[in-house]
Amino acid sequence: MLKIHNSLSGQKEVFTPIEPGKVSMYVCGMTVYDFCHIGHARVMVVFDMIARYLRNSGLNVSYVRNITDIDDKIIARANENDETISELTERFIVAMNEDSDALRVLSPDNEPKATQHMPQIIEMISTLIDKNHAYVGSNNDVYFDVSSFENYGRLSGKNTDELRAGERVAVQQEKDDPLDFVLWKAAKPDEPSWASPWGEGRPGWHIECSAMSTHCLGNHFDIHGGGQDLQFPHHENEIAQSVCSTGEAFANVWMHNGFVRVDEEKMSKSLGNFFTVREVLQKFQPEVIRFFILSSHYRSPLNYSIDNLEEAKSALNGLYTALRDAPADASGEPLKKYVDEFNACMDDDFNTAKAISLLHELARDLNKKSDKSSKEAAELTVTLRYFGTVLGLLQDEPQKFLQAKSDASTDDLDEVAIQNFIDERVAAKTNKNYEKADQIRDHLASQGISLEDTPQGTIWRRN
RNA sequence: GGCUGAGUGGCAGAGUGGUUAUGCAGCGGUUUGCAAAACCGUGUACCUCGGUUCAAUUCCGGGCUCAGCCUCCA
Repeated sequence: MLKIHNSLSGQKEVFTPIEPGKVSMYVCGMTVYDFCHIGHARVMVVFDMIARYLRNSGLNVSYVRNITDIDDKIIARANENDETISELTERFIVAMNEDSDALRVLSPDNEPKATQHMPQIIEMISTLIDKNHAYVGSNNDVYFDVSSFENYGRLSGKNTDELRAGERVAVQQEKDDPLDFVLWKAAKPDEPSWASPWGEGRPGWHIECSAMSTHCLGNHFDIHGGGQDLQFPHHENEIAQSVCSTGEAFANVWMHNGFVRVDEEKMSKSLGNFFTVREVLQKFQPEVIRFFILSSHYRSPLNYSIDNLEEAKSALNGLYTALRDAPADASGEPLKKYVDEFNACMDDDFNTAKAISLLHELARDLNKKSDKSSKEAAELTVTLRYFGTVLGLLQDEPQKFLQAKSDASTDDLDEVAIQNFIDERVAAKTNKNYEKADQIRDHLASQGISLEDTPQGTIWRRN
């Protein structure tokens, strides 16, 4: 029985799909004006893991992750670069897809773009005006009337009086109430714009997600997710817009993943303490990043550091080493005992940290089997690989993973050169010339190559 | 100031009202020409002060500390 922590209630709840056997999930994706950083990677990996597990549980999943391709930052950056917004956004969509592919994130079923949903956005705003939930300001911006929605603040646990009291920014004169937020921004000269009943302009940030989620998944759907920082105001505003325009319930379950931190501080653009995915890929294999992300619970803070990534790498190496020494052609059904335990972990609000501890237990059990061709060894192997598939891990050929070179690795030895050294060393060993054998091993070690002498011969890996 | 969430062994990170997380590192051993890998053994962790209880790291209350949201942010 799957339980999910719902931000609306602050508790784990038994998950019951609106339509039995189906799950509709919308996740707030990227604003494409720069490279993805590790914080973005976390959203992509976490919700990818969730979609994979839901599918694995036999549910028919509709997973939508939007792309914000029009907003203030995009306009500003395009101006800086002296390019059009579509040139800019297309470039970074390509980059985003490269990063997500590297991280073994499967494509969502639908990746709607704001600029391609103007009719739906305009229609929703019109409905909100018709229903007296929105008004046109003196500057021709359209604003949502927060006081018209009774449940405003329910998701974020805020009440409107306190929000007004805590108001920290200069109040815009055009708004009736400081809490009101913009649905449609009138175009300034030389800004990209779309025609609307309120003149040329562009959508506010929140409305696009309301319009696209209901357009893609229907007014009422199962799960809405995103980073914790979107809970307020973005998701609060989405609820207000959607519920007021459709008159129906919006998302049943709200999921928010925790932040990635650097030195106990949130990783963010404005603090400048972010590391891009491609930057980290210079030093670590993509799967190490994915493993690192999944090795803590999705709602916990995740501390980014080289040490922690190194540790993730060591742990992952152990798993791959077990698979390397296991029969490559192992087949059969995963062991029920482990599958039940694994599912129990995942059913408990997607506890991947605990699930991964099972992978280690499996690896140990597998390593203990002296006869790797036994039925038991095959079953353990199949089970370990199966869990890897569900989590999007352990998909590489083990030897390939263990010998893979990261872009920035310093050694310039190719496989042939390494094999030559190994052959030379084997010959020295045969002649009991251990001094020379050790010399060769030390030389390789200084290049980051480790050797293992096994009954089947000498094998190597990169550190 | 308001509202969230968190404080676990050297580090990372789960979890639990009384019994082993797991990983990394360390130490001892088996194995090895020596290593490596693997396996075995090894750690009296649960911020603090009260309360509830036969029993609390786990529940309740106060305190301290940290992070986040309240402004664009995954």
